[in-house]
Amino acid sequence: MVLRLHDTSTRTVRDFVSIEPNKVGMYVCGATVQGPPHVGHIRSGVAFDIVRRWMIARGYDVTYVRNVTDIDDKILHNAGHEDVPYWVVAMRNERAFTEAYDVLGCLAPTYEPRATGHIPEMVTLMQRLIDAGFGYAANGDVYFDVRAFSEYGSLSGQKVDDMLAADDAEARAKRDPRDFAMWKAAKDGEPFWDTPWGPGRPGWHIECSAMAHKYLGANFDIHGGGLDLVFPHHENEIAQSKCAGDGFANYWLHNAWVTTAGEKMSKSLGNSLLVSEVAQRVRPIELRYYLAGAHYRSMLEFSDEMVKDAGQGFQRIEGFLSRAADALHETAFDVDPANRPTDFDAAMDDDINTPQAIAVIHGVVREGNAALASGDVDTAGAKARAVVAMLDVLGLNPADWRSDEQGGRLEGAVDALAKVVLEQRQAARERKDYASADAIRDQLKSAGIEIEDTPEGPRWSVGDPDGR
RNA sequence: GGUGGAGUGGCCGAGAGGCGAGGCAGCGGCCUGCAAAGCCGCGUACACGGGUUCGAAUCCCGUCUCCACCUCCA
Repeated sequence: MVLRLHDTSTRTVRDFVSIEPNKVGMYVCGATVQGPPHVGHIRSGVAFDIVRRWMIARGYDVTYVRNVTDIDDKILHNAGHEDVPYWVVAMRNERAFTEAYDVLGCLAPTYEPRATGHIPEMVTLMQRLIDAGFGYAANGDVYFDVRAFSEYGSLSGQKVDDMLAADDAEARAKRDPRDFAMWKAAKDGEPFWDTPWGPGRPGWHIECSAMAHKYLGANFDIHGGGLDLVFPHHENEIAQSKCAGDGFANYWLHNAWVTTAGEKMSKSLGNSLLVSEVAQRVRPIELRYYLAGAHYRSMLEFSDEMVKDAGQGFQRIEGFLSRAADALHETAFDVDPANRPTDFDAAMDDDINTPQAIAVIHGVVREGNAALASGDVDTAGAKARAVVAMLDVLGLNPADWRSDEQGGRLEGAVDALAKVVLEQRQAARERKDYASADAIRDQLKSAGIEIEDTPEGPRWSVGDPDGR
């Protein structure tokens, strides 16, 4: 089986061949930290986290670079608005992003470079481009000469002549309105770094070219990001890097966006969709499950309700694992890749088809539940191990999301309490006092503890308290 | 104006010329003191109009609708 990935530059699904055997270099455009992350941002984080995990599962040693753009127009604007230095805004939002990635179970990047930490690399790159005739300085700005690069537009399928001319009045010094700024001259009061062309700050695109080169070399395997970055950002990265002589990325992966009411989620939609807010209303693991439930290149409609509905499906998986663990007197199942069904691997190899992969999981869960129902504990255990191996690839292994130490102790205390109450209920049931037994069950339910009677006795789990 | 994507059963969402993904919700059955959970069964869906084909949700032509990028955007 070969891993196949959709490559935006060819608009086809291609066999993946790494530059070096068993090694993958991957650069993903991370956050421009001008505000806190919403669900759309985190979808990208989760999507590429899953790509990365699958690469690892396939035996690759993955170097995963995700940048932080910590200076840009909006950061400056927001900082000015608050009357604080730009880095106050940048750092605050960077932390919010880190928190969001963490809450959603994304592995930490191998390297997470910030734009402002790589000014010398950018200056070197721009100098090379100017020397090679692809860039020019004008009034302290440094522009890329789009006409000098014949392949410009190849990633996005745009032709320079067909593009809408930029109507910004600042285009005064450009040779062509479509030329883009690699470096911007400092305006009054703005932070700046000294360069051969005067004091200024990075444009948006140069940082990624410079940092990808630094951490992954001139030619690397995968470049990822949101679909909305294809043009101009990635197009411009290609122009800069290729004209500087780099091979740059071999595969371009782009995730589609999250929509609300059919429209692209964006910063103007208010706060209700911030990851920090949503995580208060839905379980993060269920949000991740929901995000994995759609293919990464499909648009995904988002609402709390939809996540909660999907959460029911995830609870079905969790319920099976929990019951299987009880039946086998184990607390959790170890992850062993050897237990992954080939169907699952095939789905993941097919351009990371997570919805199909999840369908495989549900199929195995059903078999496991059937085994459990018929008392075939060995089969149930085998199915549970398969499920855990698959969930691990998706970053959805419940064992990894266990509550912290305090939560664990709390659970122990609740367990002891629940046992006492359930003993009373059992006693009531034995004397056929069902009214009392049901009252106990109802009370626990309204406290958020759900009771199931099984052949092995009652078991409890934490559900949603009342009014759901 | 240019470029690209999408319209699938009550909902979400895969698939992509013939064997009805999966989940949620719903209905029936088994199980249960009753439930819950689980298992079994139940859905003949692919925007519209033509066409190609033995056969189309999947291919072709046309139409409609929606979304996005070309300016900051995951």
